[in-house]
Amino acid sequence: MQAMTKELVKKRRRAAGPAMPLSRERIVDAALALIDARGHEAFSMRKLGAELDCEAMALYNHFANKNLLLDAVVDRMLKKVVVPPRDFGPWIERTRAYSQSFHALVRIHPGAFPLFAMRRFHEKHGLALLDEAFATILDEGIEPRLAVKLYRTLANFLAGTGLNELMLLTDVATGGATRTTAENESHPALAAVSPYLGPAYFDEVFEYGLDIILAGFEEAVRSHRAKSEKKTGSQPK
Amino acid sequence: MQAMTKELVKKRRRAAGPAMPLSRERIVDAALALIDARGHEAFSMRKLGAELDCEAMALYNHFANKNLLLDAVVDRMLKKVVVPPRDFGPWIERTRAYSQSFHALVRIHPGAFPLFAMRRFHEKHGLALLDEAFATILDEGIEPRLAVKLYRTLANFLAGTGLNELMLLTDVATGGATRTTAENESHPALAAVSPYLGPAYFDEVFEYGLDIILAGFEEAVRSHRAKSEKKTGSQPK
DNA sequence: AGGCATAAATTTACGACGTAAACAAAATAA
DNA sequence: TTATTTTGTTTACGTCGTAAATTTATGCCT
Repeated sequence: MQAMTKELVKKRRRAAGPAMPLSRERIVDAALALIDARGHEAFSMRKLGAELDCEAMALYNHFANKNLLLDAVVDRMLKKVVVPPRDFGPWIERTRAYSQSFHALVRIHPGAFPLFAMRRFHEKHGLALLDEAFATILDEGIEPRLAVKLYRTLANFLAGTGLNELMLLTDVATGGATRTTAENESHPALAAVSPYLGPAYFDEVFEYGLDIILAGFEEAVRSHRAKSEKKTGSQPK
Repeated sequence: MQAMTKELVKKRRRAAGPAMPLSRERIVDAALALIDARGHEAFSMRKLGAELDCEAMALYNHFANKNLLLDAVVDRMLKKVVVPPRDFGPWIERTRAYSQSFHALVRIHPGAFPLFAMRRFHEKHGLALLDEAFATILDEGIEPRLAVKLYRTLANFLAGTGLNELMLLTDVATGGATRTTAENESHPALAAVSPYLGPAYFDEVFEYGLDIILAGFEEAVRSHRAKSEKKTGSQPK
């Protein structure tokens, strides 16, 4: 009887939740949910353990450390970004499509999106996305060196825009939107412009910026092709 | 004599450094230096205290908490960004100039630059910079709503580019540049392009992206003016 | 000069963090 | 079965931000 009691006590180690066995997938999903719910600053291995009904240290059987877990969370988000196939339409429209797909992450995962500023894309889906994005450009016959300039302009705009929207959102949440009269008087341009900084204009701002950059893409191929023709004497396709 | 000994012992509390009295300025300068030297992740109030030969808690007489101190560090960096006066040249060139001035921060303060992704510009120099940047656009007769779209496109590109350069740098530092053959085979586009991702091309990439966005600025005013003329029948200046 | 409010710095303490190390239990292979 | 590997827990260490209480220094008023 003593033995039995002890056994029950020990067995109580695991008692809740349907999918008991810990796995990388289950951990990453829970981490993403937790980060979205409470923000990446409040995230900790201990809290994630509590969410999964295990001790924090159990997570270290699946991820060597917290940063690698965060990398997996980043990659989990990137899995949702879709690069349309070639028959979707012109390359510019395919580029626009995956840009919008990426930008959608900031609305789906507002808490976790800032991880893009702290961790890199060096896991499966991140690398695949990068490869597809570059392929979309290279397939137009653009040289790698120019492709880098184009892609990074776009990618940096996308990352910056996501982060900025989240910052403006917390501005609104913390009452930063209601500016002091004194602030308005000393910063007239900022005051004139502030009505349009709110979330209501986020989509408009994003699409406008994307248009600017994609116009740059088109102009780039135009002059790039012009140069190639001059050299080879061939016709544009 | 006992009293004197005790006094000396107590007085030893402060003994080093030339500018002994703590001040917001001295604290912020030391914090910026420390963050640049060791990275913002390694930064702590205790280490900053050690650097300034005081206890961590002494800093709380000048900053209510760590985040407000980081805000001040951000503002300290922004103080260095210069917006040229109107007689510097055309508004596009003035915009280019402050963009380059901002981008220079990523080289001057590689450790502290990522703070721009975590803290906002709501202190003195940050607000002043925002105001001047918007004024540069508004002074061309552009409406506030369009000005927001233009400025945020530029600002988000600038923030994203800085962060991305730093990430690529740590990639190089941690040997991420030397890609596996397997990785190259499964990601051919990425492999083709990777020679141009290194720091040697940072300036070229940045200037190219800036050109794209400033071309968008010029195109925006062109069509904006065209609309205004149609409405008012007036001539362009 | 002496006393007194105010400001500046220290000390101590609390709860949370990431994670190393040692251990126990469970699943799997032999 | 027993041996091995995997998975989880426990305990512990050093670090973090910062609240509270305390001591020390500074400037002001007679």
